[in-house]
Amino acid sequence: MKTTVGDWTESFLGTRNLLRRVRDKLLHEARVVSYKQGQQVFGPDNIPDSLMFLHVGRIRVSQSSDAGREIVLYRVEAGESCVLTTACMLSEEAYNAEGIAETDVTAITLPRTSFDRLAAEEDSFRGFVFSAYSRRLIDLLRVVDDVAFGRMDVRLAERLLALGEGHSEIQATHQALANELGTAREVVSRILNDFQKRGLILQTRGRITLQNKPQLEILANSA
Amino acid sequence: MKTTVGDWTESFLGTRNLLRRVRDKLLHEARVVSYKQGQQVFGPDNIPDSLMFLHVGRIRVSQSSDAGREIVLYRVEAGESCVLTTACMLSEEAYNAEGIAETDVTAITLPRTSFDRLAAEEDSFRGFVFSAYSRRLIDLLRVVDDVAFGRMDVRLAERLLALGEGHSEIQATHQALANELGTAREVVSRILNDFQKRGLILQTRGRITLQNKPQLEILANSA
DNA sequence: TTGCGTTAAGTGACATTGTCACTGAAGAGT
DNA sequence: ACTCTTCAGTGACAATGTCACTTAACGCAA
Repeated sequence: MKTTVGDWTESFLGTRNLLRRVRDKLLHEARVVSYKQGQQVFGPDNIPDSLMFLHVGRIRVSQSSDAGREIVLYRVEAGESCVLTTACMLSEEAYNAEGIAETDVTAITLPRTSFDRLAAEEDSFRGFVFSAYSRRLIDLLRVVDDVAFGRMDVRLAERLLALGEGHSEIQATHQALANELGTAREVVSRILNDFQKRGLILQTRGRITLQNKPQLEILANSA
Repeated sequence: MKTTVGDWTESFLGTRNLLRRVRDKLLHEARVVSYKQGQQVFGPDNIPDSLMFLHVGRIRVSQSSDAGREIVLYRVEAGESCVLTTACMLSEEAYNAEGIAETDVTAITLPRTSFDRLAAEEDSFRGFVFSAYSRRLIDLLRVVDDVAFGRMDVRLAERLLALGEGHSEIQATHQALANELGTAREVVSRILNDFQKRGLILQTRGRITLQNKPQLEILANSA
């Protein structure tokens, strides 16, 4: 079933209590775009010229070093907007972050002129954009805090718990976890082996089982 | 000589090409605030309820860990706005960054309702705010990149060059430099002693002389 | 099923950075 | 000259990052 701008506008109106007349404006000027899981949505060599609002799926925004290391900055969930592209567009500065579709993704793009006009005319739309910016700023503060001051074992425990929420099986390679945290695979291996020795987890190739969540939580909160 | 809202509006109009009618709006609703050098402008326990635009001076925005370490996120210069407070206000989330007046500071505050209205009515004002957000987002990307992937000696060399721009004498304690970079004093001492052995700098208590800028630049660019 | 190629994970040595508990040194004020 | 306070130095150790490998697990095809 094909997603339409109307579908999104509907859900957007629902979650954001936008005035009904916003709908018509959006319907005329927005366009639907799709990405397959794993595709790059934006990146240094792929700077979009319109604003993006995520309708379905999840986008992982990460930054990578020239040495090949990588760190996840945040994730854009359905209903949110991707302000980094907006930021880049508006300030016309370079950045070296990229967005990868973590699932199949459907998004709505709004040309810059439409964005400007909507931001001018609709309070709730403008509020949505401002608060999207704010949330990301605060996300980044958290990342800085973690990276600058946090211990790696604590951060890893946090991620494991987050990834294993609801269940206890995590499908992720050590390399993938290292890319989440901005560290090296060897470091993750070291810490996970330690966790295993302590009975906190079980490991098989590409899969981790959380064995003792309470203890992991204690560790994760011992920031 | 006392600064007035008019003074600021004048310079703001100048730098931002705002429409002239913005002036009147600002004149009625903005208020001037001042801080002495070293005073906290905002912080976790001191969340402002209005938006701030810096007229004179410089604000250092930093984040600190509970272990007492500290890292500078960016600096707000005259003519810029302090979006972090805005972000916090709009999203009503907690953060643990603080702003310190690095010089005597004069700023203009705008109540939230005025901010909303101006953002709605004046394109250039809105554009100013959006691009302020964008700049900070990108600043933070840079910080994340540095902290996650950068070498400490390289980062320190960068700072020294930045602080010694135009001259070659820097007045800063090792502790202060550590707080810039989010590391420990001992680490800075170690690296500076190494720099000195290599003839890149000279040190006396509380003061560093850049002896060999070209070499420092090579180091700083060997990211 | 056996072998092969690919990807994931383990290992040990070493470099860098962070932490701790100190000691020593330089300047400010009396 | 004698304190006080602040700044910087030191050595041992822990945590993290890097490198150059080796070993193991799985997917697939002969």
